[in-house]
Amino acid sequence: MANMIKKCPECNSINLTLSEDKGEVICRDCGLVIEDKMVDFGQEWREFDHDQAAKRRRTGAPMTYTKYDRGLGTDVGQKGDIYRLGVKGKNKFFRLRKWQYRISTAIERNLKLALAELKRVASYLKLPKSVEEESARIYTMAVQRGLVRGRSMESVVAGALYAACRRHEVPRTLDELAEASGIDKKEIGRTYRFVTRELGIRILPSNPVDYIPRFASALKLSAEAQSKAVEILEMAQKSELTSGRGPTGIAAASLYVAALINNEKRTQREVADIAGVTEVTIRNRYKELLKKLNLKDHIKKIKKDVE
DNA sequence: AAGACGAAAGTGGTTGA
DNA sequence: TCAACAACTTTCGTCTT
Repeated sequence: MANMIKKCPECNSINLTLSEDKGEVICRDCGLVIEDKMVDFGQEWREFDHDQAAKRRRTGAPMTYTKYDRGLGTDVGQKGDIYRLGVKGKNKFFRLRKWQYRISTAIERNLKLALAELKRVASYLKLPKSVEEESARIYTMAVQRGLVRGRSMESVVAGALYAACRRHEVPRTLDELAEASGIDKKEIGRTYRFVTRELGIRILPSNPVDYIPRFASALKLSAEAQSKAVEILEMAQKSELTSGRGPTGIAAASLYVAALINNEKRTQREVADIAGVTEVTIRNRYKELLKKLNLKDHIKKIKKDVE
């Protein structure tokens, strides 16, 4: 009862739907999957000076059975997150000091640090709560299975975040993760594969469509161009142009074409930078799109109309 | 001068013997 | 375990606007 979710943390929509088989709550507006019964690891950090919370913590495991939302504002903006970071940094020493008396196992110490790092990176990437929690869960499992041994804590955190993003269909590229966490891209990829394999986490290949909205807004494209891009992308998928190709490249090419058609031209370089691929890749995808989808005539017609 | 295009060589990851 | 392979990148020269 207490952990009913009323609003989508991503877009604040109340248009949520429950998928019975998976036990998931899904936002119908933005497609975000908000898992129910998700443990909020963040919460204990926020309550460190409450006597009750402290008592709970002493029971051992970092899992809290605190309620999901408990006035935890879904409206807390990004600024708020940054502000909290500062406070957290300062208070970290206090807490660690205090807890030295109480916490004995290495696992728990590791978790405290790792979850703080995780929270930092997640807020830097503006990830929705549900993803942050999922990655916290993944990381916790990884620690408990001793998968962190021989790897840096930060890289496992980054790997867990990457996996959580993929599962929740809000993919970030490895480059973005690398930038946010300061870990080498290859290293993240390695630990990501390792952790997901060891934990048996099933990851669907990421869908290029999931990248469109983010890239489009980064490019300041209109909503029309964005939906045009999705349209193009779906056509491409039907023509089996997308299998085996990097999803970001396809998303980028679709956006590029859509921008052309909508007379909102962006250079290949602009799109390439945003999508984290090279112009060459965009060109290759773009060429395939034109050939297979007979968009060429379409574009020519548009050009004539402009003249 | 800037963007678009394409060829050629190099890189890292996957696959199959 | 290693070699072949596909996708992607880097680099560079040429063409177009």
